[in-house]
Amino acid sequence: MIDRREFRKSFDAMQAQLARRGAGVVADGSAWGRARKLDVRQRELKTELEALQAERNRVSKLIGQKKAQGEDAAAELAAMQDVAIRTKALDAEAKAAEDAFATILLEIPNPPHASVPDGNDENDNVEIHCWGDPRQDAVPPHWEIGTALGILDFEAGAKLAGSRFTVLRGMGSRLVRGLMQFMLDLHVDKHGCGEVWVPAIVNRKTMTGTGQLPKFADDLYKLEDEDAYLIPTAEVPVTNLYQDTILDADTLPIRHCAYTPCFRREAGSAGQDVRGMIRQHQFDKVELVHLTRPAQVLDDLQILTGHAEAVLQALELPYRLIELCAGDLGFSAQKTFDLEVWLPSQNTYREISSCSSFGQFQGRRAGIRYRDENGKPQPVATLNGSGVAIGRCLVAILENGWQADGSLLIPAALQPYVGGQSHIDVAVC
RNA sequence: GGAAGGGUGGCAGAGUUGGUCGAAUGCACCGGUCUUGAAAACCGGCAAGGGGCAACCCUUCGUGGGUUCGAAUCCCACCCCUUCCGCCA
Repeated sequence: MIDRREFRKSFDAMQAQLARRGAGVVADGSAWGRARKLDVRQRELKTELEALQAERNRVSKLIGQKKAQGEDAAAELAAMQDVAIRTKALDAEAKAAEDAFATILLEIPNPPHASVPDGNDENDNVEIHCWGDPRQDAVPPHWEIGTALGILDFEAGAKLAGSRFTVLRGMGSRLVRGLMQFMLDLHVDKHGCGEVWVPAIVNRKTMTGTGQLPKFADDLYKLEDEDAYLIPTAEVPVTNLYQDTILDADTLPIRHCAYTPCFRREAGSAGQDVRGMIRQHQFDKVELVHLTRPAQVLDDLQILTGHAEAVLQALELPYRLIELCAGDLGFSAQKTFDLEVWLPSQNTYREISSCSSFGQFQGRRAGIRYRDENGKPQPVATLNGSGVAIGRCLVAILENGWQADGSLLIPAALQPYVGGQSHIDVAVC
């Protein structure tokens, strides 16, 4: 969430930054467009209420003193009865105004960082660099490769749960298990991340802390009998590990990695990537989460992105790194680099990791703070990125490791994690 | 799910005949004295959020209601934690 004080003091500057996401973001009817009026209203009522409360407190104290000394306080008592009634009414009004403002604040996206390139959508994203040699020969789509090898079973997934669910068999399952282990080991042993294992169900407050709620409820699976949700990414529980806490500055930066399953309703993506396992309702991911000092956040974004890149390099998967333009940025993000892995069947790069800085946006929402040099609590800066999405990584391994005879080469770095096997042969049956 | 106990500042922990309690005390932390330096000891400071140039004011003792001129303290509901019982991977 944006900073209230900055909102008032630097309204125009903030609006200019927000507008880079698209004109609609600061339009009259938008959250931003309505926020200013609500803020003024809320402060007016609060000022009025506080004056009344001050009067009430003053006289109440006096009544207490008089009574303690055995004096008569009937006059004060009578006068205060009316004040009490007015205070109660005003309090309700002020609270409603504050709630309205607070709610609207939660729906205003993070202003892009000044360094983010201009642009309207994904077509305006900027390529930073490429890595590896993308194979150019004809390769079948991963669902054909996987089905032929007998390791992907889309029919079983559909039977059990519906579309966008997949069953993995044999080496398919083992590859996923191996990938998870491989990625975690890399981040823990080589990158110094602290591994955590967290709940895949979280409450509303936690979902709000990182920005999924209130605005994106439609993307989430909600439990029917409880005010709880299935996580769409480990970012949610891992970042919120520190919600409502004040961290000692010398504990920063904090770097975590975590494996979790992820659940997304994929509302609004009907027709996209319906075949295969690019876009699933349930998928697995190893996530990287950093908490750091705000001044350091861009340096940490480089580090975090580097950790994600290391995964693809170790697996010898060609990819490119792009920076999202202002118009393509996610709601909570201030600056984002995407890693896109090469998928030869589509002759294109597809997102496999998204690494973002959130500035203090999430820290402010979730109440994650640290004490600065002056001992004053400040919201921490947060970052996260996939390191990396396991399902899509499996897709990339299938397509990039496919051999013309139908067999599959397993990346050398992964082989120790799948029982030393170097390839998967065509199913003979 | 049932029973009992409990949720207070960064942490620990007082405070339940309602009233100078935003809250004793200890630890941690910051500044100072002392010391060659450090430790110890001693002195001082130290909750968060909001409003105001400031003096100062308001809010917050799990959450939300209620009673009252006034609630950390009384009443109601809910949430969470601990222990015991039940159930269970």
